[in-house]
Amino acid sequence: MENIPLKEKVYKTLRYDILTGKIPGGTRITESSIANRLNVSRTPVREALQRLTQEKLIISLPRAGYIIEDMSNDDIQDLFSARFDIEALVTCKAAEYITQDELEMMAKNLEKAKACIKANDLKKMTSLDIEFHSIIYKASRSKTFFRICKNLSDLTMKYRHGLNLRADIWNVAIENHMAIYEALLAKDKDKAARAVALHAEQVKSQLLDIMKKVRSDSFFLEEI
Amino acid sequence: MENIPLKEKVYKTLRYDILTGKIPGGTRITESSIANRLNVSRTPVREALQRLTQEKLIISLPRAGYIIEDMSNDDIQDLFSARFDIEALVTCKAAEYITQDELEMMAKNLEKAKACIKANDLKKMTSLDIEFHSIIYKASRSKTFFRICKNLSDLTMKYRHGLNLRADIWNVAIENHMAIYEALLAKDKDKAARAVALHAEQVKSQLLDIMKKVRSDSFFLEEI
DNA sequence: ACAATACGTCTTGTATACAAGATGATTTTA
DNA sequence: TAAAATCATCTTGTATACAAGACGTATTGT
Repeated sequence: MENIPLKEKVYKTLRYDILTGKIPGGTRITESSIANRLNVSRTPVREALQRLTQEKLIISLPRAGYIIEDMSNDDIQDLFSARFDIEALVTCKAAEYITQDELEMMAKNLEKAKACIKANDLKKMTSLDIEFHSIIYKASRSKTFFRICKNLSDLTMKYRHGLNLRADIWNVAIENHMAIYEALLAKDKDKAARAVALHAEQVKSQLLDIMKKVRSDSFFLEEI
Repeated sequence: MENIPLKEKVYKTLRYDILTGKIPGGTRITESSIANRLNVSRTPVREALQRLTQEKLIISLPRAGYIIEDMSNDDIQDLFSARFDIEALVTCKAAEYITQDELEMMAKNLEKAKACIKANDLKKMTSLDIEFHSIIYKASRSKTFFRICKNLSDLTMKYRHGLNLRADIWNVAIENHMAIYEALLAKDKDKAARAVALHAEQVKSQLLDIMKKVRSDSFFLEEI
């Protein structure tokens, strides 16, 4: 517990807070504010912030602090498109190399997810979703793709907050995951690519929905 | 000139030295050694090293220094495969959005490259190569893909040293680039994908050649 | 009243001192 | 002699002090 470097703890704390939206996009933060909040010196905070800057989770304003990255709708769509384009590729590769063990892990993951939805335990769904996709990344047997997919998966996570606690969204996602699983079980690359593309379409349209909603919300606010 | 932060200078210096092989893979470095060499304190060096660590150019050994990343042959092949898989995708996108201006830039780039080969001025070829591919990345109109491709391009650069001053290699590359250019000019996605795949094949086989060569070289050294 | 300048404050940038883990050689002990 | 423990040293990890740039505000001069 105490053997983990502080910079690592700060990094993980901050990263979690940003990814979950606990610190909302657009918020301005300073090294000292974080250092005080976490009771450490500025040094480990600086290193964590620099890392987050490189991961595109925050933006550094030279000599003027940092702000939490808040992408434009266009950039968010670009991010999701790129993620799923690459995932389609990776899933095809996975179809080639995936083992029985990994397929079983996917099956178990899907069972757990279904159970969670039935029990309305939606908080666990995000990590199950991440796990599902990670199995595929790993099955592609490419370190490079694994690294890229992980990064894109993290970034997209940050822009799906409105979605993460809605049962209807997860029902669709699980259906998509089932289709991907079945394609991989059949080692059918084309089917896998189509299943991922379908998943992408659904996620993107859900995204457009919440974007419209957020926009009308803020429009409403401006009128007050 | 003096307005650039030291950490930036250190980062760029180190990155250049690593990418060009001036500091060979496997070399062990410490914060102090770099700080002394560049006459700065450890602080900006730390930040540069951390950035390079995240870019996978160096590896951090906790409380024991750093070593310059030196990938295994398998990992290098994985890196190149992933790069070209993604470039094929990006080039298809570029075929959709590329402008006349950008096509002209590519044409000029190819002319310059041919002239350099004729004049045996091979040192300029690397930057022309980077420029050629960058035009395509930009023409894909995706910030995400641009970022990913730039990173992969940097990493691959590090493992092509043996290739960068050989005229025969560049002749093949230019031919490949011509084919890609023509596909983009014709806005033909399939042709573009095939051209990139061909480029990938050629680069990978050249790579295998120097890998074998390096291996027999080191075998030779062991026998001394 | 308005513009320019000076100043105060907030922020990061950089240097440095000290803490603490890791490693390897040396010494001690069986 | 061999194994274990100790210690010296090298390295990063962390805190802190001070430098310097940026920005806004007040003040001063016209």
